[in-house]
Amino acid sequence: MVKERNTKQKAVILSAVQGTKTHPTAEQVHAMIADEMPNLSLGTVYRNLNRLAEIGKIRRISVTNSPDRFDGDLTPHHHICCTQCGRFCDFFDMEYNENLDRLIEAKSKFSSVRHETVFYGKCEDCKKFEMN
Amino acid sequence: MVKERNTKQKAVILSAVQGTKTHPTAEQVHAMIADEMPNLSLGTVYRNLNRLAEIGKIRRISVTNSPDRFDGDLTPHHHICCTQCGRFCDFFDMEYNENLDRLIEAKSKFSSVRHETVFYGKCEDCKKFEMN
DNA sequence: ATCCTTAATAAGAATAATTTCTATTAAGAA
DNA sequence: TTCTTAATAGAAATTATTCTTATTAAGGAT
Repeated sequence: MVKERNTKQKAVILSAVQGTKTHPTAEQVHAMIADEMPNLSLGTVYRNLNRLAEIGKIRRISVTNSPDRFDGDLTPHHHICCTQCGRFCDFFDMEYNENLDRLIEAKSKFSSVRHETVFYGKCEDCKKFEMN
Repeated sequence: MVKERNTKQKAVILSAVQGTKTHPTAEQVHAMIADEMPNLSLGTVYRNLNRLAEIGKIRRISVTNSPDRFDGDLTPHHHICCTQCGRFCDFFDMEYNENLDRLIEAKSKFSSVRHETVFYGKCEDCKKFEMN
């Protein structure tokens, strides 16, 4: 019994996400693949990104004032987003605290807990242009 | 010179958000006020929620697979969301770590840093119904 | 108290983000 | 090679949010 098929589309989408550090949106993933697979549909990109995120092969990151972003880097790290320009970066200089997840599981009635932390602030460039 | 006007709409929207612990979406805030102010427009709800969040009178929370939610409770606390049913709860039993923001500021070139952590897991009810 | 300026509104159109629908294609088991 | 059906392309539909425009009303000035 077949459960999940290995389509070319899925493979290409996965490697596109894994091959960049730009945290692309679905739209951007679609654009990245346009040359290689010109009639890949955006719906297929969304469907596969959703599935890949569900099975944990990529991460999905929900950000205020931005479409969801996807990250092929599964090593524990954080993200920081500029509230002015939307610039979105990795932040590796701090650990992902898995203990928090265990703590939540112990204190709440939720299981399989993980967390997503997004830092928001003003980036260097935007600071320069600020007035008042 | 007038900078910001105190409209009835703004007051009602603010107190609606402050008066609930349900973390309503804009749509839900609009519905909550429907009786009191039947021709309050959804656009006005969005505009005011955005403004109130900007000036820090309420919090905006971006969640995967959900429209943005708003929280009138400014005391430091976290949120946890069920990945199956979307149930969204407060989690108070752990501090908001402001040191993280200061650490990010020190290690990155971002300023005015804050962060939003959302925990995702499977809630008690959804656990019961899980198969396989 | 009335006038005046313009910020904020209602209503709806427009846009953006994402999902759903349907006929067709192609994985991969038999 | 055949067969079943998961996955696709393409487009329509839906959801979330912002924008547009004529109108209203907040609140400072007269």
